[in-house]
Amino acid sequence: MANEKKIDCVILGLLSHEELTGYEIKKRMDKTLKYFWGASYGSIYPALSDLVNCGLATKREGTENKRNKLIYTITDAGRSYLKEWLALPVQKDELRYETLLKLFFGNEQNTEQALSHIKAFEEKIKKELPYLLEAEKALKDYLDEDTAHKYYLITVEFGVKTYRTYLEWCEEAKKILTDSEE
Amino acid sequence: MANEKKIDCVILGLLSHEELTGYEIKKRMDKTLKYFWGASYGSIYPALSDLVNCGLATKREGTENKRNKLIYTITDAGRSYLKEWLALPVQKDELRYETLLKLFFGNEQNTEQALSHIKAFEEKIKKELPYLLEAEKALKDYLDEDTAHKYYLITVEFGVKTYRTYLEWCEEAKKILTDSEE
DNA sequence: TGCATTATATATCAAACTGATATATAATAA
DNA sequence: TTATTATATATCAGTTTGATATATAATGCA
Repeated sequence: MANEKKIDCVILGLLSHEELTGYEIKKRMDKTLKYFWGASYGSIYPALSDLVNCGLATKREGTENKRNKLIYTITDAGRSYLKEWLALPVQKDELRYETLLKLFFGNEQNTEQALSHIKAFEEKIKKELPYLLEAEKALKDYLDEDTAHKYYLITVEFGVKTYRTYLEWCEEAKKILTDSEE
Repeated sequence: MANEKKIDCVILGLLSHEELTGYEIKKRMDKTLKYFWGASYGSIYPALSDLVNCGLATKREGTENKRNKLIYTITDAGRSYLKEWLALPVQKDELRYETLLKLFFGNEQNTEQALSHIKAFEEKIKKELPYLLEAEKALKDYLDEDTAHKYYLITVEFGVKTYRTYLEWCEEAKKILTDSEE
């Protein structure tokens, strides 16, 4: 396991808190991590097999019912591996916004089209922001319940602050386009 | 060319302004688009071949010197394809920040480590912000020279605004961690 | 009670992309 | 003269996405 695959580290990070199935890992990620780190089943399930093969996690079958439920648990080696990765410097922070890409080539389309891309972006942000604010409130209310909460709060604050800035930018961007229209 | 590959659209967007070699496309992207859309040679060169095969671009050899320089030009079909893509709604805007990922799992490391990830992020942003401010000034000064400039300005403004917010967030994040230290 | 839908759950795969590497020449700096 | 940097194309293993297939359990509703 010298390959330093990000998906392995994410999964180990989630397993460090509680044992989970692949399906639950995907759900946890879609709920909280998706704002800064996404993952698909196509990466999660093979990674879980790799983790077990390398001794960083163990697999056992769930017994509650007959369903094919496979529960994964982190091992001591897995915890060590996670800690080592956390200590390494960050390799890459990447933004991949198709909205900005289409706006960059705005001169090849008409102003209305560019404006509609900005508006769609604005609506998406306005729709997601309440969830971040809700999470922010919950974490602030129960900050002392768990030492992990302040770390979650830091990432949520990132989302709240950037999303508010995005909305300000939308206003400015629309203004730049409509002012030059006259 | 029904596959709707992003790299094809980016290249056509750049070629819509001027004819370029693969190397020049990579340089243009690293200079201006990298803040919201990256690309590697491993995607650029195969995409250029595909574009020629599909009649969306033409290829000719540069004659200035003996070097193996291949210059690509957009065709009318290429312009149509680009315009069609620009008219389609945005599929995905994605953030992938390893810094936030490591901070999210901050409870598994010590506070000093988490703080050092924030500081490294802060330094990287502080180093890049001047380039954005420079671009912002240049575009504002020559906004009327080219109708494309206002679109470039919009994307630069996004960078300037978000980067300033990032720096505010760094202060807040450090405060959350140090306040809980006492 | 029956039927449809949604949630749970695992698994695979083609297509896309990255990061690294290989190769070679031209221009510039020491 | 030599070393380094810039120009330029090309390929490939490894990683990830997005879609799809499959199957059962739970829930809603008529």
